[in-house]
Amino acid sequence: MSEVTATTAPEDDDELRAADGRVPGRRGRATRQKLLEQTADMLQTTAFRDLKVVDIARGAGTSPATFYQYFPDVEAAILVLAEEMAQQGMGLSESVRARSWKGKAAYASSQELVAEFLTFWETHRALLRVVDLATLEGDQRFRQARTRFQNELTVSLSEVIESLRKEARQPDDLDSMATAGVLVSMLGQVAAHRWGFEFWGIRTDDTSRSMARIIYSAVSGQKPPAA
Amino acid sequence: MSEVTATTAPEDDDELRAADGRVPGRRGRATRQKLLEQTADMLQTTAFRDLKVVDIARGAGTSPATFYQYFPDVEAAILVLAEEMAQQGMGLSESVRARSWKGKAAYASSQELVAEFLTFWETHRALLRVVDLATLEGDQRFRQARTRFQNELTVSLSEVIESLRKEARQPDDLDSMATAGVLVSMLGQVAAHRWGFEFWGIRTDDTSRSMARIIYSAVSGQKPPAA
DNA sequence: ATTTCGGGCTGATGGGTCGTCAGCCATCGA
DNA sequence: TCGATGGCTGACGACCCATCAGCCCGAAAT
Repeated sequence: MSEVTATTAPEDDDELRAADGRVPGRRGRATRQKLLEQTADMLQTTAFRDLKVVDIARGAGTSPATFYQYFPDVEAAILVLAEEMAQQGMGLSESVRARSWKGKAAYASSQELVAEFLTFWETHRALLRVVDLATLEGDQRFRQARTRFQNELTVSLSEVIESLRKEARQPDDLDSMATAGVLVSMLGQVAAHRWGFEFWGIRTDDTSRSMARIIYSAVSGQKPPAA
Repeated sequence: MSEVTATTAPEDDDELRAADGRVPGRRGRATRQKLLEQTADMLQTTAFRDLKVVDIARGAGTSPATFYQYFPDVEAAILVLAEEMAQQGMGLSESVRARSWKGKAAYASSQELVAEFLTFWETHRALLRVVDLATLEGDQRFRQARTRFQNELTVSLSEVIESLRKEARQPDDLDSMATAGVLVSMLGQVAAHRWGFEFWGIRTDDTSRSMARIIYSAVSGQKPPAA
């Protein structure tokens, strides 16, 4: 009858919880981790929509019911992986802030930004594809994660644009966030469809160079280098 | 709209066929059309993944089994709609070719291209979202339709770039298809996430202007107008 | 060492969707 | 009027999802 005792008071509500409200112990957290890893592995080879809970659970050496104890659905598990990745993605923004965008150095910085972005995308391509997908499908959880990551980069780029506003002689009413957002969108879309480009005989090198020139122009307001 | 006397043998193999190999008559084609319209209607209000065959069939005043007589699956029906839309999309390429890209006129042309593209996207947003989605999911049929449409625009833009190569003083080895592809990607991605931008307080006007300037710079090689 | 107890796990199951097929209905030419 | 062929559908088997009652197990308590 007496359900509430002093020992069961949920004082820490940000604590990790299982589906039934229990606080997982060591063993449980290990299982949860194994499920996450298995999900990440399968994502490398299996299309998002073909990911079956039963397969993930089986691959992790457990049963579907166990999966549901730690995640409400497959997307929730992927979301955890996405948040981890987004954390790493912050490094791109820091990189943008650390570089020099004065004078000629800006072109090199543009090139490096493109290269870093494409590398990051390639490293996490499976996850990023799912994030884009779920966002397009209207999933708010993923939209938020995606936005948080992209916005970080957008803000740092817009700060660069803002700091060069005078040198670039841009109109006072030009919105630096808009420009930065457009550039980040460009990077994201091209990275996502990189192989589509190559299918049409367009080399990644050429694509990268085009983007670097575009970024350089948009940021510095200067004509890109002739060679 | 050419009427072939329907009594003859199936000599034309590109003729429309039902699932069982029959050649649909008047009544059948009307039903097929009704199913297509119903699909288009539902797409306006229902997420792609939530489109049930039974709902489409019911809405068209028929049964699921009938739907399968004319389309192997929901995606096939949407694909038909997408091809129709892609046909309309060719107008964008023609528009690009028709405009003047010499001197100052190029900036106005850039602005108009952006406006036209965004308008087109808004008009067909439900369909285009599904096309993007299915392509991301790896559906080859949709990838092809998407590519055909985008590539048309890319080629026309690359021709413009090519024709201005000397005036723009661009490096000889700069790939105009790569640049054009990047620009089209940018347009597509921004159009798709337009409302995401607005959520962050970025006005569509500002976004459009940023894109117009970027396109102008990339095409003409000139600094965009100060005002 | 034994008991106890709660976290951890799963087999079995009900609900739901999908695509198909055998067979009924409608239309039209003869 | 009467086939004959195109058009349509009810019913069905196969499959996947998510859940829950109940068993297992290890560690703390005695």
